[in-house]
Amino acid sequence: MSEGTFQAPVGTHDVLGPESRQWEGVIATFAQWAYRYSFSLVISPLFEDVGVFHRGIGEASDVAKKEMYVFEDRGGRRLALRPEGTASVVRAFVQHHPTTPWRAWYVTPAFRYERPQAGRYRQHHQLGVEVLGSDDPAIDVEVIALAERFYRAIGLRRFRLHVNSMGHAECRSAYVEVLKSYLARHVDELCDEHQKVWLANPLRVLDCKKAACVTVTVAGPQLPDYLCDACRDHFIAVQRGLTAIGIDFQLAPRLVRGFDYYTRTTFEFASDALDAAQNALGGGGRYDQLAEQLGGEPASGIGFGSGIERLLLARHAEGVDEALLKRSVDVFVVDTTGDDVATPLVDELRLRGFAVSRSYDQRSMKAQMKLADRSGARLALLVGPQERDRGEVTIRDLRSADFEQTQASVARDAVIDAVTQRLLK
RNA sequence: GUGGGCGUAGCUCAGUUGGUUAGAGCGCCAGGUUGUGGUCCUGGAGGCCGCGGGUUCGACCCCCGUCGCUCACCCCA
Repeated sequence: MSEGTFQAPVGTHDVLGPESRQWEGVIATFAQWAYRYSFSLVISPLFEDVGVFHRGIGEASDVAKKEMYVFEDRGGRRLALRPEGTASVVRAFVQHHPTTPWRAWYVTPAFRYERPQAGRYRQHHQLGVEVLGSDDPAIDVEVIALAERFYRAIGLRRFRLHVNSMGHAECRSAYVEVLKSYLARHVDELCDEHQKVWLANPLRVLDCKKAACVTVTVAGPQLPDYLCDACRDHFIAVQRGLTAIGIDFQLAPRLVRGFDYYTRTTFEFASDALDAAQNALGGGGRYDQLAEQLGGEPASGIGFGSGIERLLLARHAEGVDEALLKRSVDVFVVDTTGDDVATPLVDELRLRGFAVSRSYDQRSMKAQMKLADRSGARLALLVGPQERDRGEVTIRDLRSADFEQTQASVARDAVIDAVTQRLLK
């Protein structure tokens, strides 16, 4: 780029109209579904003490180790931009002690320092929910259901739900021991990378997509077989609940998610319309230790998060009709009087609830009509010297071919009624 | 962090073996209509060919560097 101009930093992007219309649609739809499920909006800071994320998502995770935006402020505080939504929300829960079960939804940017790629950014945007203070499996079912209903509401169809249970700390560590000794016997069959690092985090091997690792882990011990009675009952209850409300799912015994805080239920929605590298629409799970890790009283929690850019990619890949989301107004006011009669007319229409656009800079009638057409307006209101002198406004239906029949003049005082009538037809 | 591809008008892209005034389509503006859009016709505006250096009589084109975009690995949203 030439000197003296700026552009958005690497891995970030501006979203302008008309594309931003889709963002409005996705976020509004999510807000509506969150409302139906009785969630309330939580807004928390974009940056936190770095410890919130270190303790929250686990020191060992890639995100905490090398992807966080960490900085020191003028007061010497060590802060980090949020790399994901959950840890901040749980920190807010611990700080304010709201009555439980606490149900919160959010929409937020998230920051990760990594090389950008298709559907992957340094600043991306997530929306999601969290429920804290109850381990009732009915809540697991609701959180998963909300995600599923929401995806359908924005037009997605080609996705699958994978569900697993990681157990609580004790049954999981028992399983990890079994897994370790199993892997120890099959080290040389793993992929190159995991031959070296399997011991540090054996669960990650389950997540490996390489054929070698898949072959080994499929044949090995499966996490759900090692659950304690309580965790198994919980997992069965979640499955029953999903079935009861008609949500299809597949058991995925090797599904382990990236952050260390997950316990018991974990789930992921995978798009069949996207390449495997970025097919995760969203996911989440239960985190029954996280509140404690952040210094609060023990409180179980569960949530899910979804990347907005990912959802839009998937929607595009599925060919969801984006034309429906094209921005358009109800009325376009054309004023050729030179006296600016448009300003009060437009104001009056807007006060009555219509979406209204107009032109500026004294353009010709022809130019103004072109703008009216492109605005997508249903009606054009024309005021020229003639209408002004007679105290009238000409109403024209821009969507009808034969304007001779539909174009008519009405008294200025009767404009609102006439517009209302035409738009209701 | 590692590797591949690509940077020419607001957008999508052409640009001959290196040759003098850099093109198209779309979009934008104006006119064809003395007050009427969507089609059509005509005209116009808009480019330090990402940036810096080098080779050459001459560089959008070749070489080096740099920045940016993009794709893949890793990991994830």
